[in-house]
Amino acid sequence: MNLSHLNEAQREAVRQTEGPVMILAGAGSGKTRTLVSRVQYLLEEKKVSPFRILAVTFSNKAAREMRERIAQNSQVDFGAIQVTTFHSFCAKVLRQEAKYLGLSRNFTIYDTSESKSIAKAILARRGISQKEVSPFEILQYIDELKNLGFYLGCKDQETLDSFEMDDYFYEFFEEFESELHKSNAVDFGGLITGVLNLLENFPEVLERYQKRFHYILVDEYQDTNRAQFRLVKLLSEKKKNICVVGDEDQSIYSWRGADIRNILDFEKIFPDAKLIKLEQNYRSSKNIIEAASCVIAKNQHRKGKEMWTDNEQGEFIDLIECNDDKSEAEFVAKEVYRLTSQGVDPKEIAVFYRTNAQSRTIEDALRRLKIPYKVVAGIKFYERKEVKDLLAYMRCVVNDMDSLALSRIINTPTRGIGARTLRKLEDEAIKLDLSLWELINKTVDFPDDFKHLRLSSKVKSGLREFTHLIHEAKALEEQKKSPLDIYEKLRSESGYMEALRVEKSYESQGRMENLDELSSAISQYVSDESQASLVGFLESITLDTSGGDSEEPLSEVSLMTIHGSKGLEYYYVFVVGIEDTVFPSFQSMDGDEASMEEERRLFYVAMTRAMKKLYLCYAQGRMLWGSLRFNPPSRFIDEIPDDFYKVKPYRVKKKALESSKRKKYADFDDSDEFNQLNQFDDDVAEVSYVSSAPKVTSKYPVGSKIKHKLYGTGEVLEVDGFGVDEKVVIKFHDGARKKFLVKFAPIERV
DNA sequence: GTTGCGCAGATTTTT
DNA sequence: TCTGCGCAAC
Repeated sequence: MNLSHLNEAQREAVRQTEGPVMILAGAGSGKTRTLVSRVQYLLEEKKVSPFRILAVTFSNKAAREMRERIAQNSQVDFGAIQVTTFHSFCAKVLRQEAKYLGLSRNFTIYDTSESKSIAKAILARRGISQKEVSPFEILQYIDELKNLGFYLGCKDQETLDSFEMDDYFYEFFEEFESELHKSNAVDFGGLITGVLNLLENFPEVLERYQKRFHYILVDEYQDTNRAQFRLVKLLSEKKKNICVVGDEDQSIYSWRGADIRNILDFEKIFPDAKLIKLEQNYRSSKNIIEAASCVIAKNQHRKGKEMWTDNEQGEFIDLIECNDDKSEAEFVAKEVYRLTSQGVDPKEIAVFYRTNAQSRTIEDALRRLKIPYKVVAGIKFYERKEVKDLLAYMRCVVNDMDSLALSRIINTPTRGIGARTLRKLEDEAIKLDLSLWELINKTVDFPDDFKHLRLSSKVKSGLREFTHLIHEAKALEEQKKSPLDIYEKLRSESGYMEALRVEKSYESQGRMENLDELSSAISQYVSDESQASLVGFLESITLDTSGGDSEEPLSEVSLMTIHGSKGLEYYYVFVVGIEDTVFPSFQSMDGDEASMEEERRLFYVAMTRAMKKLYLCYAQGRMLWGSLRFNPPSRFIDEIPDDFYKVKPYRVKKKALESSKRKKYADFDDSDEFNQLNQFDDDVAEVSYVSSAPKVTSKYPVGSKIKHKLYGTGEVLEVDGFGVDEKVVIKFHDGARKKFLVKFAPIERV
């Protein structure tokens, strides 16, 4: 196989297929390219069956990218190769082996908000107010234990030593687990610890998986927690062909359980491990790489890599000093405007901030100049009430032990089953040791046995209708009917749609549209998946928050948190809010060196996203928590040697500013390049940009002909918003008009 | 069962 | 300053 497109270290990383290997891949060092080549090499040169390879990453995004790139470059049928996330992989194993743990294979996966509901229910049952103990604290504790790899019955001594079992919270852990188990449900952390449980306590299961996977690859290794580490270690124990790839300098998720020890101790745990460092950067200019290297060198806890690059020196980093957050945003917008008018494509530009709250001022400024942008953030579509409600219906159909889902929708839309009634039913279920679903069925089938509950006739008929619907849907599911059909049945026959229709409010209109989107999402799933099932759909949406991945890069400026920027790159990068207490955040300024180091890594990640030009902005004063605060420029700025950056004060020239004051700023007013920008009359700028901006924004301009997977062909009548919010109103051939979120709608131009 | 008020809290969020 | 949530009143 030809490896000439790789450098020496990368080639070694590809060829070193046997035994434990740790690849330390610096930012922009061609990591994915190397990994993909490595997989190809295994397939083509080593003639390894795709079935024998397991590649786990952390995010769906990364898994998707790797899968695509392997598919692109591979002649071998790679179909059987497992390239997935830790969580999907574990879900798959857990469904397969569910019986060992007393689960059924259609278990539900609870997301954070559902776990929170469980925690609340536990507190309520114990009569503890949420002020005494916050549900959040409980979840955090539970998460911590699971991140360490603990589960009920765990015998691993190292794990047991790593926390106190007599902790006040431990009882909550046990109760939480039993609650999940009763619901035939597993939370995120439980997916991992569940598999760990299987591997550690059922030798035949361990053997089966050890035999299957001869080559194991772990990407984003710096982000793995202890549980994942142990899992991978166990799986690879037989063949010992484990290859981990990571960068300790980009470890920014320790607060989610990522354990830096996994990297620092790798060689201790695998004494014969090969260590390969990818230190050549192909992404950024010398200036950026050298500046970033100086910053990260301040960290004590690292393996130590020396990044270098053959790229040109490049431009200075600009350090922009602004009066306040408003003018900071204004600077960003104007500079973006300047760049784009020089021909830079907006999609090559990104703005990063430490906290999501900072996006608003930036957005306002960009909107004012009519610059198209998108806020890259966790999509909240599946968190909307109506969507969650319908998902809960589907979950009941799939897993009737999911009492949380059941209680969510038993009275949605209202069927006269209020909180009191529900409480009564729940208590009775506990008394008879039945699931809520079983109990409800009994009350319907044998009303005489439940006279003591004094259920009203309204309640009884409500329950009857409800159980009837769920039973029918279950029957469809058993007949392997399409998830889409089941969804449509649930949504109409539950009365949910009708309830929204009679509401006739602006809001209910939007909700109905969202339910249309949900059906689009399902039809998308059905057409993508060869073995579509309701369980599969539900799993895919709880484990993949990224929403539709159909977005081709549009001509938009990207706005995101620095955490969100990991793994991405842009020609032009603006990092805003570089002030002490904002970045580094005040929580990490309490003297705890470890968290300060993590903030520094975060800063390092931000810097190394930039290819050509990096702007660091800070404001002298900033609206924070309701009042104007004055914070000093970030300490991280001091860590960049002077020769890499230029300080450029940005001052807004106010018309009212009298000439004496102007004189004061004469040095930059007349000399620096922002002066020219400030000469822009805002009005002129807006007008001239309006005409050109919308064109690049929409993939579906007004009047274009489209085809929708569900509704057939139609014509775009209106376009509203852009980016993730972009909506189109479409008139279909049958005359129907519908509004869609472009991001989700399965439409294409014809 | 819904609405509305008052108060506390306010990083980051791959799954 | 803003938001989200719990609780109280309709």
